[in-house]
Order: sequence, then structure tokens, then C-alpha cells
Amino acid sequence: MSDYNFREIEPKWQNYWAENGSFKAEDNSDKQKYYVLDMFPYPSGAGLHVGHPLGYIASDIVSRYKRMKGFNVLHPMGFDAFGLPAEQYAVQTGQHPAVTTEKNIAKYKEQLKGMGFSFDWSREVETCDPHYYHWTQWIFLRLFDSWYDRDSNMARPIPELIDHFEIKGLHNINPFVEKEVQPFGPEEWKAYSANEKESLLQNFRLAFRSETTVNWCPDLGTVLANEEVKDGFSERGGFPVIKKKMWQWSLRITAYADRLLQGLDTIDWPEPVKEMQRNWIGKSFGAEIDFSITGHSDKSLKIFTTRPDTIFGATFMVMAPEHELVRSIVSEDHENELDKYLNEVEKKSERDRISGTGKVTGVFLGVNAVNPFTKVEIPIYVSDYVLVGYGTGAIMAVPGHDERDHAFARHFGLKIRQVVEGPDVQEEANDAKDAKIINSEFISGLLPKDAIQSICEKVEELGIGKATINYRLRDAVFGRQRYWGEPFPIYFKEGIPIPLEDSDLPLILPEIDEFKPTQEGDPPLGRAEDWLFDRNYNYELSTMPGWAGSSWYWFRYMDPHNDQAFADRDKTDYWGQVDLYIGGAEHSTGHLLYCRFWTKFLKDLGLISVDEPMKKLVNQGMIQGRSNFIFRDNKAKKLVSKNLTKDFNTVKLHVDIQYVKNDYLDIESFKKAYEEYDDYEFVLEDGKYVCSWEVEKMSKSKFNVVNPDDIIERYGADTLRLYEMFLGPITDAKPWDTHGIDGVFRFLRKFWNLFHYKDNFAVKEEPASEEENKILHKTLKKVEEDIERLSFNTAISAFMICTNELGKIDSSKRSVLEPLVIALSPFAPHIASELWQKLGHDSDLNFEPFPKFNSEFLSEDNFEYPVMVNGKLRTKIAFPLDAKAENVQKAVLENEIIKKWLDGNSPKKVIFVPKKIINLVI
RNA sequence: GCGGAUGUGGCGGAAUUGGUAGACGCACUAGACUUAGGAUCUAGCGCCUAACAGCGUGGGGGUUCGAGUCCCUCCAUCCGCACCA
Repeated sequence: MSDYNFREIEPKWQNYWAENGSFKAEDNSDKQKYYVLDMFPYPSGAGLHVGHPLGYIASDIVSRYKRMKGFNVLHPMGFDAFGLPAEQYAVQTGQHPAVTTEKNIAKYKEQLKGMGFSFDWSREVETCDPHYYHWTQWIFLRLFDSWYDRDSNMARPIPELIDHFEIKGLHNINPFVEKEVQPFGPEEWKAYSANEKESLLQNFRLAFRSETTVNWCPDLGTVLANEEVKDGFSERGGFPVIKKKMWQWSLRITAYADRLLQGLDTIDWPEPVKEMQRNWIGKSFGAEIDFSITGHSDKSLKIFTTRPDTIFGATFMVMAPEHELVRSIVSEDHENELDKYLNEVEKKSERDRISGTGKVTGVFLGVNAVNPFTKVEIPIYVSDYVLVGYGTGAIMAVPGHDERDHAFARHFGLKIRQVVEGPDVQEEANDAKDAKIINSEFISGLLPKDAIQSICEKVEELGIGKATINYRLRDAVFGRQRYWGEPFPIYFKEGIPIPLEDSDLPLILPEIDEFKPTQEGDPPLGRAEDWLFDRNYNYELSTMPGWAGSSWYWFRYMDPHNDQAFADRDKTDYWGQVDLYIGGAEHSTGHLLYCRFWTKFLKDLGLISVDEPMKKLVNQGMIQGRSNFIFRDNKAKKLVSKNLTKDFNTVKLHVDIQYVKNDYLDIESFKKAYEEYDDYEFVLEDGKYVCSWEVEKMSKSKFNVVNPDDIIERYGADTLRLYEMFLGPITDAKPWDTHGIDGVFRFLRKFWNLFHYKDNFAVKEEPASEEENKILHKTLKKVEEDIERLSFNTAISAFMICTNELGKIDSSKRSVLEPLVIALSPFAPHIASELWQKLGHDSDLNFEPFPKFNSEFLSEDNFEYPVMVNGKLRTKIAFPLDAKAENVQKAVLENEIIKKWLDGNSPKKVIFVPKKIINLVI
């Protein structure tokens, strides 16, 4: 029997594809385009593990399939190469991040090539390449040079805004701002200094500097975006994060909040991802209302509430500690107490704040506000349960109908007033939204929905507020105090940030001696000598975050070598949206939100024509590790097999999975590897040592990491590809379990053997039989349908069934095997190409049309109907497909077996579902 | 606490529109072949049963001739958010 020698076949075809540029996509083609994209990886030092390729295999199957279906397929790959780990490694070892990154990329590419992916490597991008980040910087400059026009609902160039200011000032125009800017006239504008003009413009620019409270991570020495902080610790490294006020670059993503929300309805993304983005954006409807402050006629306290209908129950006010009005309204005799409290709050780390959730803290300011509806004076407090970043940073507290306000009121002994029908609220708050309003003058008796509208109208009439929409989404902090990232194309002249000219791009990341902050605490770029514009002006010292380069990279693949533009408009128009995007769900509120934001922005500037970057998104599930354990006796030198441990007193220890096969320990190689167990006794069951197992995260410390290279070495890339797909639906998380990989390998060998007899290639030329055609076309139909719905595991099952059936009847006809080879090639391209060649073809299998199934071979003249009595299967009877119901009924009733089950009864009802079932109801 | 998802044999999973539950693979059992191998082939393999019958898709209830699939309710697991007014 001829061997299926994957070790020879696989490199042969990988080289062939590389030499022939088989997978180069054309930019101008009459064919319909199809764009299949993987989330490009961050090249870490550890190399790929078996979890990485899962999505890549799926996208590769689709790419190869679509090519065979006649599409012009763009299937690129690149590297998200700026980022923290390379820099942390540099801090430890002094190795330049560029060097380690390059090394890691080389390793990744080698591994990826070994899996036979059909990437168009001529389009590779690396975000740390100046030819690439040139355009990241260029897009940043466009953001810097844009404002958001609420009237046309799109971004526009800043010069337009300045022109308007020159003529009309800040009137008759509706730019997006976070905090209201005092209107001014054209004369005032002209009178402003350059510095004043610029700080005013910072309110409108989509990339801007502001002094805000940020997540500061002392151990990483940088600020982090909200998305990079998990439970008060940094996502990378797990270091504590504190709040700190700093001057920072941010992107005004909040301007796009509503469009980001609306756009979700137009894309085919997994519902959980959409839901996460909806929650992250957090749109809520409510009202802003001004409360006058006793003794401060010049000031009022603006609050946001989603329950203006409960305003008659507002018995006190609470401001966030960071609220700008706090210090100016506090009464003299409460200043000390306030200082003490603010100090305490400031010292709290993010972690403390979270763990303190539920604890009531706060302080009275010594002043009152006036409830505009009850006219009652109510005290103003400061407490950190009110967040400065949400709404207006101040609330009206309605303790009767909000849990947190209730807890606060109880703690400070404040009045609780019931204004919604329901149980008494003195003991517990009632936040029901479906009961009538009470004790509230003109809105009493209304339901909240109507009461809210009524209050909003009244408030507007009184000129003390309006109905508003509020978002949870915050602007994205865009600066990082790091070295290994894109430099900002910005320098400072008398404190004013000045953008570089486009012709001065790219601004190349300078060399520095050490990858640490300077003595003065400046970011590492402060070490760069002559890091000055025009030898005079300091460049910005922070760099862009990791997600800058990944927020637009799929456009670059469309035109990767362009040095005149980030991508040619004709090309971005041709390729349009990404048709299928595959990657992990962990990017739901980070990358996947930012890339939608940048796309909408680029569309506004007329640089591209699509409003959403990715039409369809699929999240591949994580591959978890499967750890094995051995049991060591506490006293004697014994290792005990799993099911015998109850007779011993043992400890459970991780054992490296490379010494375990199908949960049996390979004692010999284990002893060789662990000398300390050399003189141990092995307590066996049935002559074998059985290990226990658990599903855990794949990690070195758990000795459960599976390296794809090892699998390829042992079984070949085609088996690895098939097996990862066979493991289950791509969207499910699942443990890597080497059990079963033999089954897939066996299938490939059986498939190979269909073409061989003894040592020779032996395919018969005679025409296929009816039976063979049935098997073939059934398989083709199933495979095509399964690929279309991305159900690869079931498609592979279909191939296995087909191979078994053909094997059983000893079939090896060309007319059957040829279409099967073509259909298999997206899954197992190496073996398919080899067999294709052996069949005598010198054409490129990759562009062979995908075989069409012929339904003639699938139609049956007779269908064997399951016949049920009262829903229980009793027998099967075959009928012609076009049999008439009454004939069927007659025949069924005369059937001996059915007669027996009917037991003399005549059925009340006979249900006859063509091609499905016959059911008799007694 | 809020939001979302998922629960099917010893295991991974299949059942695409309400129509024979458990395809395919692993593991296991028996047999065949044999230069003993972690190879190949054949058969079996949800539970209970000698067999017929009966039971069975996390639990309980409902709609239906018929429910893994639809509805209600409870439970468990996973993920995300978490003082968002």
C-alpha cells in the first residue's frame, strides 16, 4: 500500500504556491470580489499555539472555496506589531523592540506558511513599518483637523469652522462638544490670542488634548483606555490602576455614539458582540434640570436624570467629588470636612473603589439647593458614588425610588418621600417603572412614561432644563507614555500643538538608549536627542496606543504599497467592505468599536465609500488546554493511578501532556524526563497508569500547551486543519483534546488509498455506477451547504461518510474521485493538490470550479416513510414520492403490522407529511 | 445587581423549516487477520430488559397528531458590564 507521505507532499505544494504567487488578488477584475479577513496577530515571543490557527483555518477554507466559486478573493495577513510586551521585554533585556518584533514575525510567518494558508503575502502589512504608520499618522492629522457637525451629522474640516467663526462666531452652527462652550461673536473670536483660539478649538477637534482623569498604571508607566482596564487592574500584566489627572490626547468617539449604535442594525455580527457594544455606548433618555443653589444666585446645579417623573421625591442632591462647582459652593464651616473627604477619595485606587462598592461615604457641603417643583430646600452632598464622567456629574437624589440614594439617605438620616405607587419606601427603595405617580401635584396619577414627558415640557417652559439623551461611552484616551508606538506628528510652539505638514510624514520613531522614562518622569521619547521640530520645538513625547494601527489596517491591504495615499479610492471602492471577518470576541468593545469609528470618520471626509467596515463578523471560540494530572503518595515513593487514589493519601500534580497519550502515562519517557521519579513505584490499574484531566487555560505553567508545529510534524498540516475544524463549531469554546486526531488522520489515509492499489496509483476510467453517483452528489451537496453556513465540522463528517462508503464498494472511478478532490481542497489543500496532479492535471487546483452537485442523482423514486401510531414508530413503508394521500392511507391501514398496533380501532386522523412522516392518531 | 449566551450518551458533537434524537469522530467491547502493532478489517455500543415493551435532549409545566427545536417557570455553568442616576 502506497504511503500517504505528508512530509513530502506538504512542503512541495507550499513552495509551489509561493513560487507561482497562486493567491495574489487582483485589484481590477471583472470577477465579483470577496474579502476574507482574519484579525491580524500580535507577534508574541511564544509563537503560535493551537488556538491561534482556528480562525485562520476557517477563513482559509472560505477563501479557497470562494476562489473556486469564481470570486476574486482578497485574503491577506499582517502583524499588529507595536505594543507593550515587546517593550517590556526591551526594558528587561535591553533588546530593541524592533529586533524582537522582527524575529517574532519571522517565526509566525514560518509557522503560518507551514499550515498551507492561502494568504496573499504580497500585501502583508506591519503596523510598526514607517511606510504603514506614515498613514496612521496621516489619519491622526485628519482627526486633529476635523470637528463634528451635528447638523449634517458628519465630520468636517476645522478650517470651515474657523471661517465660520470669523464671520458669525459661535452662532448659527452646531458643532459637537462635550461641555457647553460659551457662544462668542466674530469680533471676540478675532480678538482672541493664538493660544486662546487653539484652546477653544480643542473643544471641537476630533483628536484633542485635555486635562482629564485617566487610568494611570504606575507599573507600566502609562495611561490606559477604559477597555484596557479590567476590575481595576491592567489587562496586560495585571498591575493596579489608579485615577490621575493628566493632560492627554483623546479621540472624540462620543461624537459618533449614535451612529455607532445605529450602524449595528445594518451588520451581520454576533448578537452578543452587538449587545456588548450597545451597553458600552449606553444610550439613555432623560432630562437635564438646573437646581438653584441657596446663596449663590449666579450659579445653578445641573443634574441628569432618567427619572424626571420622580422629581417631587428629590430630597437631596449629590455631586461627584471631582465636580468643578464643589469648591466654589461649599460653606466655610464645611471646608475642612470637604478637604478631608476629597483627600480620601483621591487616595483610593481603582481597586479600592470597586471593592468599596455599596459602602456609603460622603459629606454635606453646608449649602442647599431648591427643588424647582416642591420649592423645598434640600441639602447638597458630595459622594463618590456619583461619577464625574457620567451625565453632568451631579444628581438629584430620590431615595424612595433609587437603591443607592436610599442607602445614602438612611446613612445620613435624610428624608425619604414616596412618589410612585407601591409598597412603603421607608425600608426599601422601589424603582418600578410601571406604577402610577403619586404625591406629585400635576403629574399624580400618570404613568412614568407620560409623567416624564409632562415634566420635560414643564422644565423647558420654565427655562430650567430640557429632555436630553446621555451616553455612557467616553472619549478614547489616545496617548501612551511609551516608546514602542507611533509618534504623534505634533510639536509644540509656545504650548500650542502644531501638526506637521503631510509632506513631513512619516515622523520616524527615533532611537533611544534605554526604554524607560526619563529622570524627570517624561516618557521614553524624552531620551531621544534632537527630538525637535525645526531644531526648536519639542515634539509630543507620548506615542499612540496599540489600537491606532489596527483601526484601519484592512484598508491598507487593498493598496499596501501606495506612497501617495493610505489607499487609492478606486481600490477601496472596488474592495468595499470586508465580507467576512474572523477573530476573537475579546475585542468587542475595543478594536471592533474603534475600527467602526475610524471607518465612519474616513467616510465623512469622502475618502472611502463604506460606512461600516465589516459586513459579517464571526467570533471563533477559544481553544482551552486539557491538563493531565498524576497522583503522588504523601509518604512512600509511589505514583498512584487515578482510580486507585482512594486507597492512598495523595497530592495531585500537573504532568506535562507530552508524556501522556489518551490519558495513559507513558512511564518510560516520563521517567527519562523526570529523574526525581526514577526510583518511584508506579501503582497501576490493569497494567496502565491512568491520569486524571481538567480543562484549563492553555499555559506553560500548566504543562498543557500544544504547539501546532508538533502536530504538523506528527500528522501533517492537512490533519491539523481538518482536526481543528472537526473539533466542533468554530464559534464554540472547546478544549484541545488530542483524542480523536487519529480518526481524522485515518480519514485522510483512507481517502488517499481510494486512489491507490498496493503501491500504485490506480484510478479506473470506466463510468460511475448509479450508486457511486448517489454517494458523490449527496456529499457535494452537503459540503457546499455546510461551507456556506460555516459548519465545517459537519462538512468533514460528510467526507468521512463518503470515503467509508466508497471504500466499502471498492470504488475508485475518476469521475467520482476527481470532483471529491476538488471539493476537499479547501479543507486539506496539500493532499488534494497532490492527488489532482496524480490524476494527470497540470492546472492549478485552486482555481478549478467547485463541483456542482446534480440533484438528478439525489432524487428517489420511493421514499421510505416512518409510520407512527400516536407518535410511536411502528414500521416503515415505502411509497412513490408523488403518491396520493388517500392511496397512502389505504395502504397503511391494510398493512399487517399497523393493523396490529391499531388493535381494531380506526384512526381519528391520519397525518401524511410528504417526504417526512405518516402518523396515525387513534 | 444588570445584560447576554449555553445545557443532548463515557467524551467532542449532529439533528438546516416542529417530523425516525444521538449522524460523524473518539473511547470502549467482541471477533478476524497477523512477522504482536499505538496497524488494518468486521460487528456492537443512550438507559432498563432474556426479549417485547417502556424510559430518555438540566428540572417542572404548557401548546401540538408530533417538541432537543415554540411558550411559561425554576436550576446550573460560562461570558460581558458593574455605584451609569
